[in-house]
Amino acid sequence: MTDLMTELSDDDLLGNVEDTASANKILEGLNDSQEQAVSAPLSNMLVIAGAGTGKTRVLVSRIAWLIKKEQIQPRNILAVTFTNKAAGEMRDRIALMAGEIVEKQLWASTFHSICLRLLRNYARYAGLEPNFTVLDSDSQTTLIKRIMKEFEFDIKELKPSDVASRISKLKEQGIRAPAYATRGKRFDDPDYEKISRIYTAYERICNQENSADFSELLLRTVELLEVNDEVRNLQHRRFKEILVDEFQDTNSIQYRFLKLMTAPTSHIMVVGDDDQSIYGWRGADYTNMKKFLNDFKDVKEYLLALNYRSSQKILDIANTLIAKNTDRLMEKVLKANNGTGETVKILNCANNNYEADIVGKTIAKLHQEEGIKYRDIAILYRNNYLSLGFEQSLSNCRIPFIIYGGQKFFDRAEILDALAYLRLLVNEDDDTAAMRVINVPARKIGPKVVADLRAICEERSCSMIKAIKLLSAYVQQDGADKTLKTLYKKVEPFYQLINYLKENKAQKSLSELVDLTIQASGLQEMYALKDTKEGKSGEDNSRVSNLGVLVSNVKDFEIAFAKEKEDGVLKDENALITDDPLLTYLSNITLVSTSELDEEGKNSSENVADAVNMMTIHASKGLEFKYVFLVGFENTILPSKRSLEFGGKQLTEERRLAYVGITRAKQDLYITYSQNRSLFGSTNTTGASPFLREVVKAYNSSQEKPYAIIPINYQTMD
DNA sequence: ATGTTCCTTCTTTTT
DNA sequence: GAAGGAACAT
Repeated sequence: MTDLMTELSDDDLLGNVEDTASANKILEGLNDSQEQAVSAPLSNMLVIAGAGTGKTRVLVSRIAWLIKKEQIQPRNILAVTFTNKAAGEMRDRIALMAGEIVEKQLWASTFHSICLRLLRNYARYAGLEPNFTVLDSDSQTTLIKRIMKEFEFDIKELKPSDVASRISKLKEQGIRAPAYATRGKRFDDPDYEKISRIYTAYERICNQENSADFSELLLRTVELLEVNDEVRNLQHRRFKEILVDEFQDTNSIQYRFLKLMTAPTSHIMVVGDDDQSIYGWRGADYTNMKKFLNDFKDVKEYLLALNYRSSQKILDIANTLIAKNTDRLMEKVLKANNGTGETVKILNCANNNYEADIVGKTIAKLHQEEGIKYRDIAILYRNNYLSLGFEQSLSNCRIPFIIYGGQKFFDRAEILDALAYLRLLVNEDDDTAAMRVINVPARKIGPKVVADLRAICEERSCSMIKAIKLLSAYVQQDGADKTLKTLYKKVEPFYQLINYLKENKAQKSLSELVDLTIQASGLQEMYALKDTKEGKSGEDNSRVSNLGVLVSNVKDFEIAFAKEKEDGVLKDENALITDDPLLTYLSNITLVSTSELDEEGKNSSENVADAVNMMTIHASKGLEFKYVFLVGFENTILPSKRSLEFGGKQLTEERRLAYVGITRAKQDLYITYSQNRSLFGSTNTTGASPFLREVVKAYNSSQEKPYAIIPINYQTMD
């Protein structure tokens, strides 16, 4: 492990000297409670920060403070976030405040990419080969489907995607297949037997294929840190100050990870807001905030409640709404620093067509008459599919817009096909990838041939590519079995394609290789044919142009990768020990949310186009906009149908989600709902969200209401 | 083995 | 209103 030691040893690139002047500058413009948190003496800290109270600012300023005032080396700091968006924003702001050198030296990224980085470093200690591939959720489900078919389980009765999320949940609780097999009965689950068998097989196959899914990255890192004192101590020696953003969203395995990473002599500062916990469905547990107080030594508490974002009327509604939640850790009433502001407009629309229409027209008016920039406007919704009507309406009004999330670029079939080929080039044991593309485009390899090939895999306990390799050697011998000879003939073209690409991998640049893969595999041709058949002409969103976008995305990455290698400092996301750009690229894109790409394949942060922002409320967390249209604020949508059925915890999370949506608005908030909504062909009566009724009821007898209800093509209001 | 057509199913939220 | 699956024909 000596090479690891040198990699992690101290280097004094920065020779820091305490700089009182610039340390004081950090505190400029902070209010008292912010300043207290930023300039607090070294200690474990819990910062409870309401929406819009300058949470990120405090976090970033604290990092700058640690470096300037406490003389902590940037490389001894670890900043953890939940989403890539948050990580990116934090890095940008650190670079701005403390300089690019600092930004490059400290680790600021998501739980998943930190764990990926550690695992690449210590792969062998964690039972992985260093070139392991990260399984995206699509591949995960496909693999589970494959297992279920082998067991002859009914995939209608028990859906593979359900099983996938169940297994992920188990991993997030730290429960491995053997543990589940023995303890599972207690979970009182009718599908227990099946899940247990699938889980066991799934674990075995992932190990064979040298791949890890998302939750595996966390679990395996935690297990490694628990078992391996040396690796853990290395982390302890390195990370003196750990900072965690959006702490309310941590799940149990992430919490364990933080505990393991924090040395007794190190400090950890967590920042969060229990009222903004909206990932409970994914195992997030905001009571970790309470637990934190007990589990860590001498935790100092700080509270930020002065809101810099929204006007008071918006906050009044937000406060009134969230006050209805009974399971809050702490009652916070946000106070505005920005004055009373405009009345919140609640638009009661007859149906979703009127709703989409009025939103489009209102935005057009704001832009034309008041000169509001499109980019200062956001449309937020509960579910991705709600965006459709607004897309049409905005197009009709000739309003430019960007949709974040939605149909994900890297989830498209054509992209996944191309990536499967590429995965095989770095990890030939990745049978999930092989299964996907062995007959794509069609190579006359049907279920029969695949079954025969897999039989060999079973017998030799090896991967498909390796099995073909064995075959190719075998059939050269005299008197080779005839059926095996014909089997080889069938798979030979595929095998030679992979070999051909592998040969080129060493010689060609990454983007050339990707281009070659798309061409030589025949994917390009196949999708071109499909496009023309479906009448999709060249430009607009055709599959072929998506493949082109992939190549240009790879080109961008290639340039960045080369530059960072030259700089000698690898930036966080790319910071893998490997020299293989393809492996690095593949790992990155599975972890980096695809919504960060627009249709040109560029990072949207570079996109300066003036356009209305459209996204889910979940995606909007941490962001703010001058004008917010919170649409589809309806019964069975927000709160969702499901949460209404389950009630309790699910309902309070929906209320928090509504709260997050409302508190995104700085200046003007429009809440819209429809009485009737047509969806998937049929029309349903929805009407105002019960959350809205709560708020209206609370102001029933009040003279001055912070809102006005405006009927849109509808006579009565209820 | 492949391509067609018809059918069902499914619609949270994300790493 | 799309995407995946089953059933069928070639």
